[in-house]
This record gives sequence, C-alpha cells and structure tokens, in this order.
Amino acid sequence: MRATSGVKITSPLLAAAGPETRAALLSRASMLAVPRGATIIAQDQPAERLLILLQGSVGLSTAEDGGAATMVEIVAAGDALSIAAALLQVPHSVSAVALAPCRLLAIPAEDLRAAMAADAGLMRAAMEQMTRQWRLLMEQVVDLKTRDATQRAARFLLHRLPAQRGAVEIPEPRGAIAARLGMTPESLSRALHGLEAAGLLRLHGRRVDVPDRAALQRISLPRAGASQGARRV
Amino acid sequence: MRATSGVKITSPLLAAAGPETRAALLSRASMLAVPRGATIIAQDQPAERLLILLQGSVGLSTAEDGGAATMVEIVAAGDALSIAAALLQVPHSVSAVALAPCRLLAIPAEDLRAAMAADAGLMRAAMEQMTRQWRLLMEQVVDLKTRDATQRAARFLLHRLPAQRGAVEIPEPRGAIAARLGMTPESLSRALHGLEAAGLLRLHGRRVDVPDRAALQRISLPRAGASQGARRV
DNA sequence: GACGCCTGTTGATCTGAATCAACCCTGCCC
DNA sequence: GGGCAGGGTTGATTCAGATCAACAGGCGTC
Repeated sequence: MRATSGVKITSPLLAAAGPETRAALLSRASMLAVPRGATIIAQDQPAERLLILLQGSVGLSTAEDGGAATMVEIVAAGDALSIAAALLQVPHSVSAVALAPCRLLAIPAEDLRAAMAADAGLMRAAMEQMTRQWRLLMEQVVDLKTRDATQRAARFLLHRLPAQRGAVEIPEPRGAIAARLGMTPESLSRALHGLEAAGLLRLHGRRVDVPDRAALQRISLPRAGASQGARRV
Repeated sequence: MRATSGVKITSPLLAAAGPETRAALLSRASMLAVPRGATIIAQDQPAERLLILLQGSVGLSTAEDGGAATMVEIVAAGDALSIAAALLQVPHSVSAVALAPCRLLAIPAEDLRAAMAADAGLMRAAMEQMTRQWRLLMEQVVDLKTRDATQRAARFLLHRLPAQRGAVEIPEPRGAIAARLGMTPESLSRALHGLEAAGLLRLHGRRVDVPDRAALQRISLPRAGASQGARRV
C-alpha cells in the first residue's frame, strides 16, 4: 500500500486491520511532513488524531507542574504516537518533537475509534502496541537502575542495529540520545569513544559501525554483582 | 459488594463494568490470601487469570536473559496485576511478589475476555488501567533522570500520603522500596533520616508522620537548573 | 567563500551515591 | 527468657558521572 507522497506505509497497527477497515481509515487520513525540531504533539492538548510515524524519529517528553522535562522515549518509524490519548479521548500526556525530518500519517481520532469498535483485529493490535510501549518503558527503568552509562549506550546501539552485524545510522542529535539514556551529552560522548577505544565499534559522524555484535552485547550485560534493586527482598 | 471473606472489593476495573457483567465475573472468581514474600506471578508463565490486588502490596520485577532483576514497580491495592497478559493471552512479562500480606481476587482470563467483549465500559476501564500504569512508569523514568535520591524518597512518601497531611504506614521492607526508587537501602535510609533532620517528617518504624505536606512537596521538585535530559535538543 | 553558530568532543574538578564494614535493634524460635 | 538472624542504621572510603570550561569541526547563512 502506498500513499500519495510515495512513502511506504508500514505499521503493525494498520497491518492488523482488515482490508476494508484499513481502506476506510486511509481514505480519510492525511500525510504530514515535519522538519527536525518541530513540535508534533503538545502536552495537555486534546488528541484529535492518531499519528503514525512512517519515517524519521520522534522524541517523547513530559513536563511536570514543577517544570521538569525529560526525553522519556525515542520512537522509531512504524510506531503510533498517541494511541492511548486518541482512544480514550483524553489530552496528550506527553509532548513529541521531531528529532529528524519526519513523515507521519494522521488519522482522525473518531475514525479510529469507530474502526476499532468494528474491527477486533485492530483493537487487539492497539492493545499490543500499548503493551509494547509499556514494556519498553519497563526495560528503560531496568536499564537506568542496573546499568552504567557505557552499558546503556551499548544497548541503545544494539537496539538500533538492524541485522546481526553492520552499521547503524543515528539521525538524532547526541543531546537527545543522552537525555533518553539518562546521562549528559558529555557522558554519552565518553561512553561511545570508550567503546570505540575498546575496539567494539567505529564512529563516523552519525554512522556507527559495529564489527562484532556479540561482543557489544556482552558489554551491555549488567555486572554480575549489581546492587541496585538486585538485592534480596 | 462483598466477597466471601469479607474484604471489600474496590477496583476501578470492576466498578466500570455493568452490574450483570460484574456479577458474572465475581461468581466465577476466587479469592486468595498470600503471606509476605510469596511469589504471586512468575515471569514467562502463561496468564490464566487476572489478579486484582485488594489488600497489601505487591512488587513487580523483571529478570532479563542476562539475569538482571529489579523492582520495577510497587502496586497498591485496587490495581490489577496482569491485565495486558490476561487480555492478549501472552506470558507474564514480570514477576510479582508480595511485599506485605496480600488478598487478591482471581478472575479466569477467559471470563475476563468474554466479559470485555460484551461490556464496552469494562474494555474502556481496562485500557485506562493500562494507560495509568504506563504513565506511572513514565513518571518513574522522569524521577530517575531528574531527581536525586532524597527527592525520590520524598516523592514516594507523598504518593502514599492519603490526605493533605498526616501519617502513612509503609508496610514494605526498606530494601524493596530502595530498589523501586533506584537506590541502595543505605541511601534510602540516609535520605529518610536527612528529611527527618530537616524537620520535614518523623520516622516511627514503619509509620511516617508528615507534618507539612507542602514543604515536602517543595523539596521534591527538581532543581531548577537540572541538567540530565533537560537540556535543549 | 568566509563567518558564526551550534553540536560534539576533550580535559579537570567536584559530588552524590555506591561500596565495604561494623553495629544495633527488633522480632522469632527454641 | 535467652540467643540468634535478618533488617535497618551509621560511618569511612571510593568511584562513576555531573559540572564547569575550553575548544574543534560542520553546516547553514549571508
């Protein structure tokens, strides 16, 4: 399936819908392209449409009353940005900003809700998507509690690495990645260059070569005697 | 509504169901009581029933392949323990252990799925519950990234504090709380006693008195110039 | 094509929290 | 009632990573 702009639409969510449901959704959907740095979703705004990221990279952050904001997650192409808010008709609980030029598909929230009521597969896919995002967050919490900066950086790259070996393109600015990983840009830089010095990867600007995926994986395992939270209850 | 054992059943999930749905679910549900330390859910086991925590406290932890385990969340009475797994018929992605003596309601997963298909209110409540747990995790990620040990401890207490002021009973062992907060028991102890020394709370074993909730809240705000993740992208 | 800003890197220093270790207290079991 | 074990506290030391600061390279702009 292709949309007007010629970008392939690959989304687990839409793939799960029946053909006619999908067609109905797409017929009323619109495509949008945003440059790096653009705000895609503003926190606390009503969710009028579901956004599916087709291309690019988006950072999710939350600002609390206190004024603290952090990059909570970086979502990759294929994921939906606001399922929960669109489904439940509640305001967005996060802001989303483009960390790279993005293409998104926008589906009116009411269309989505109607389609979901009619199509059980779509409903299930939506719940799977929500569950997946929950699990990612859980993984991040574990990372923050049990792994040091270098291990977190290594794991981030591993997550991005497409096949068993090779190179990754990292389009996001380092500062955004550092924030996602819970460290300063300085620390990320040191971690990355430390891994390079250890021969585990090669840095070429925003491209990273990983000669031996298994070796990197070994590094990213939490130290055996890890303390935090690993202690007996 | 009351169950056989005389424990009041208060759960947003069941409250959202229609009367007849609720009656049907309860008729086939069973009650179980477990002592502190008992394992309630084992990771990777199939989810045959939905567990609703009526009383007590349960710690959720994940063990990865690497062998790292951490307390990811502590769930309070009223919450469901395994909605996603029960709905999607997938194995539990977390383990759950009782941090205090617990009473739980167990509803066969297939009953739940049937009820949900028939009762839109219940379905919505399930999604709200999942969203809520997602948001809690997001909050925890922000905490870990932007707040120091003392602030996290203060916030934990604030979350537990029922009304505007007063005292909280903390039934969980300190080690479990420390793990949930991403610090060692030693650090938690120091944080708590530091707050006590500052006159913000009074420690009496597992009871904590908070004379001035607002003051504690002020402490728990992230420092203005917080760095991690707060930098410009 | 040169300038200037922004992103990323590197170095020096400082600090919050982990680690290691001893000790105390409380509840339990015999 | 006494001893024992485990959870909790306190102290001394160490270390990872934040902070502060300076600088380099790249890219868009004029």
